[in-house]
Amino acid sequence: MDAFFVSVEELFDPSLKGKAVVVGGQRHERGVVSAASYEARKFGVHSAMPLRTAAKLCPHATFVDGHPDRYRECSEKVYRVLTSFSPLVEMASIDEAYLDMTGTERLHGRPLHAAHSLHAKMKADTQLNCSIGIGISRLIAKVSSAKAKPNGILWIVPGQEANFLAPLDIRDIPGVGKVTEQKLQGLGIHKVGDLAAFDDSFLEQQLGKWGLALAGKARGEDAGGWFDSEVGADVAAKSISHEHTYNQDTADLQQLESTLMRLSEMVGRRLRESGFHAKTIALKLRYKDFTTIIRAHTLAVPTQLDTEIFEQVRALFRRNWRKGAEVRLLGVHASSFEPQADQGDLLEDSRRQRWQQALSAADRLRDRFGESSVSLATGLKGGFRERTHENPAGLPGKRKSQES
DNA sequence: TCTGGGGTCCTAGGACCC
DNA sequence: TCTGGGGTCCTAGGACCC
Repeated sequence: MDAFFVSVEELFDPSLKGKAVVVGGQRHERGVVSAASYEARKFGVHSAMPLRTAAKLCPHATFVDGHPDRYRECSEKVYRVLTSFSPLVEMASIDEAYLDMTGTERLHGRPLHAAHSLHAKMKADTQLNCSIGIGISRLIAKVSSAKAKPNGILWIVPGQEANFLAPLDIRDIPGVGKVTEQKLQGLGIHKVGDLAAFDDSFLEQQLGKWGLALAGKARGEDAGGWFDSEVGADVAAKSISHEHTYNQDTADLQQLESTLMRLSEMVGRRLRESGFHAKTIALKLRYKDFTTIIRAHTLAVPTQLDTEIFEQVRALFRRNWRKGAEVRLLGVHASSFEPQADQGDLLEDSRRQRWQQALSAADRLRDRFGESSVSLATGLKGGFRERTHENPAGLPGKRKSQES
């Protein structure tokens, strides 16, 4: 999709159309640009740029907060349009997808013809512009769709892959970022075509596994890892995390721990929703000067309980935080998902089960009355703090009426 | 300029096991 | 006395993507 977040915001507020628009937050806020309108891009604004920088480059821009729910909703509409063209659709992100059109020729005609129909139906059904790249692999489709922007269609005729890629900047290859670009430029490689002058083993020696894949890509080959898999095969998530950057750095222990509680609750909730139990819990801590550490702990028994996540993450925090040092960001990360194992400890199992019930009830309350309607006591700034300290593994009531 | 939030994958070292 | 080889699991950090 073209300038997806901006285009969605324009649907909700048509007065934004044609203006320089920056999505991601207000001009003075801590944060970065999520998306910029083509008008704003003319002034050098691009995604991932600090909002304050964008405000300096483009003072007349309209700054808009992001609305993830709106984007998800539109993304679902997009998905429905796509599935009407092929059963093999793979959403690569909220605004990007791959379609395997193999075998749809009788229904939709030749690739270019199918692309035009899809482009028109997308506009008609969602009022949003998209760009389409057509090729024999994900790599070619992705790179050509980028070159087709905005609002265009580009077909790379089979056999022409290497010729298409050769004149492009190395940075146009997905996976080549700032660091790899620098390394390659140090070797005198600027264009994709320059890669051909080096043999595979040299690139592997310079860049490891990735160098080898890169050599293949330069020739238009799209082998290795994710690109090999079938389009539409959906893969289970491998981690769930939430993090928070403060508007103002803080060294206030109570504030820090209540943030950890809130993040633990968010992670726990998503684990329960997806049915995962996480074995590894990690804390992410970023100081004022941006130095960032990650500290992890692996549990004997995987969990999906807010209380257990919080207990681990708080222990990691207390062990690793340089006391008094101002903190910019905290994060809670869960990974190594496993099916829940039986503990073989009846008392422990029933304690767990009661927590499970209490937390599910809290999840339902939050569905009905909003995210802030229920929270564990440590997550509330101020009150109830003492009780939590006295009884950190405290049991919820046994009564069935927890929801009231 | 002062740097979000949610992810994936890779590398490297160390503990531990046979 | 001067220390193999293969494997798994865990931790930490970093590049990269949208």
